[in-house]
Amino acid sequence: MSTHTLPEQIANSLRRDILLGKLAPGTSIKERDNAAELGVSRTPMREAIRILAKEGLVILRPSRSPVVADPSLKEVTDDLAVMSALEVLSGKLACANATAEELDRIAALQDKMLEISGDANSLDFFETDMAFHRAIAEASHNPALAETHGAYIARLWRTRYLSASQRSDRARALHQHGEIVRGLKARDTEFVAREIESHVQHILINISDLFEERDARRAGRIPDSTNISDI
Amino acid sequence: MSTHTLPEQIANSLRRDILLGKLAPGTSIKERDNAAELGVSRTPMREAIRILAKEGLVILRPSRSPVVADPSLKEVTDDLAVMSALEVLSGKLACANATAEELDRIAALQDKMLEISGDANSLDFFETDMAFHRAIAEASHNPALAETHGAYIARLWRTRYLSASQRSDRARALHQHGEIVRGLKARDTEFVAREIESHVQHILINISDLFEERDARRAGRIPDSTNISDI
DNA sequence: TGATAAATTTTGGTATACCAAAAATCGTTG
DNA sequence: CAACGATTTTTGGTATACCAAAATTTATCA
Repeated sequence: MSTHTLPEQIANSLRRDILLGKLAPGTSIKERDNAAELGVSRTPMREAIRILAKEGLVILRPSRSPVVADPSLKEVTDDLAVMSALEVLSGKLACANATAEELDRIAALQDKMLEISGDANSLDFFETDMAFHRAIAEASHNPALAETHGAYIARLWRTRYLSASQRSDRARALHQHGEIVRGLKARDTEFVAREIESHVQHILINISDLFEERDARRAGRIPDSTNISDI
Repeated sequence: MSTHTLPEQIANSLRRDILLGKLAPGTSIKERDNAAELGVSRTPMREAIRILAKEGLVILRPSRSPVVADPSLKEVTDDLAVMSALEVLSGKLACANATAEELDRIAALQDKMLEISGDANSLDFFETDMAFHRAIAEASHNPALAETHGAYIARLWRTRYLSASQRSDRARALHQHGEIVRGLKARDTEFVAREIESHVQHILINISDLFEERDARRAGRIPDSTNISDI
């Protein structure tokens, strides 16, 4: 394997650890320790950390250990606002530029989500969800857009995963995906834009609930800035 | 001085060289040579190159020398589409969130552009232009948006600079800036969105003209993919 | 005992050495 | 002489050594 460079592989490994919670938000990432753990030197590890920093998953502080990002609700909301604009643009462009094969692939991902929507394993379901959104961005035939959109997907991955794991609004999400697919196939630009905007809107609502719930749970705890650190 | 880290300083130096054309598009950037030239080692130089790569100013190729980016018209058009969406969002959010001081600052930048619009030095004018657009993104009070928007500003800097240096459409640009300022002060979301979209639209038109002109000039030359390399 | 300062350790930043893969050069051969 | 191939050189990738700034610990003093 390894069609990728070493720093990318390391970044992938770290990313998985972060997104699955093995590296909790706020944890400091020591170059030496993590490098030794993977049997590499500090140089590629440093580069990997920069890759994750660019994605917003870790925060770089000059002359201090990088830490796993722990976004506040405000930051997540800000990210989602950008993400919404990027995905609406993706949807519009996809209406104009997507090939039949690309639309089929998007529809297939939606079908797969419907299939496994009853399963317990929320990771499979969620990864298909992310692939669905990514496929729309790629169907825009605008590589810069797809890349920037992908960065926001990565940045929001963990929070959205935690939110999706609550399974609270899965039915609505599936329905909205269906509408988006329908609109894409009809090449109805405005309809797709509206549906995507609404979809992201509901993602934000669910995430807000997650934060509120967590805030409520730690009632008497330190009322610091409201991050998702201690679940 | 040096409130910044060494790699950032190096990146700034390289960025200036690229944007001002001292490092022509297509030029390969040797780590050793450029590092020695600035009296630093390869390590911070490598990091600086990655910073510029993230901005899209240089292209990284595994196991090969990085090269100064030489975007095609298609790529610039794609970038501008993203940029437009980001700036429209910035404008909308600025209408809701900008403080009076921020609006004053935006207006002041516009005034400065009007003042120096007759001067020969197009660099001053252009940098004020970029500051104007940046200020709107910052007035959105969405740091993620401002950062991503800033990355696209950097990416498009050189092409827009070359285009603006033609001074073809300076009057229209100034007028549109005025309209944007007016809309922001009136907090008229839809009006601002329309004006920004139209403004970016015209930026694209001017850039297209630049490419066409360059294509025409090298009539019998190799009809490779149409990049801005040899002016 | 609590606070503060000195000493020690940890850790990121930088320089450098070494390696392997490209690229360029040069020689050979049909 | 052109084309191919071996050899040398260049250059990015990785490991490691060294340094300085933080962070931590420990010792000292009020």
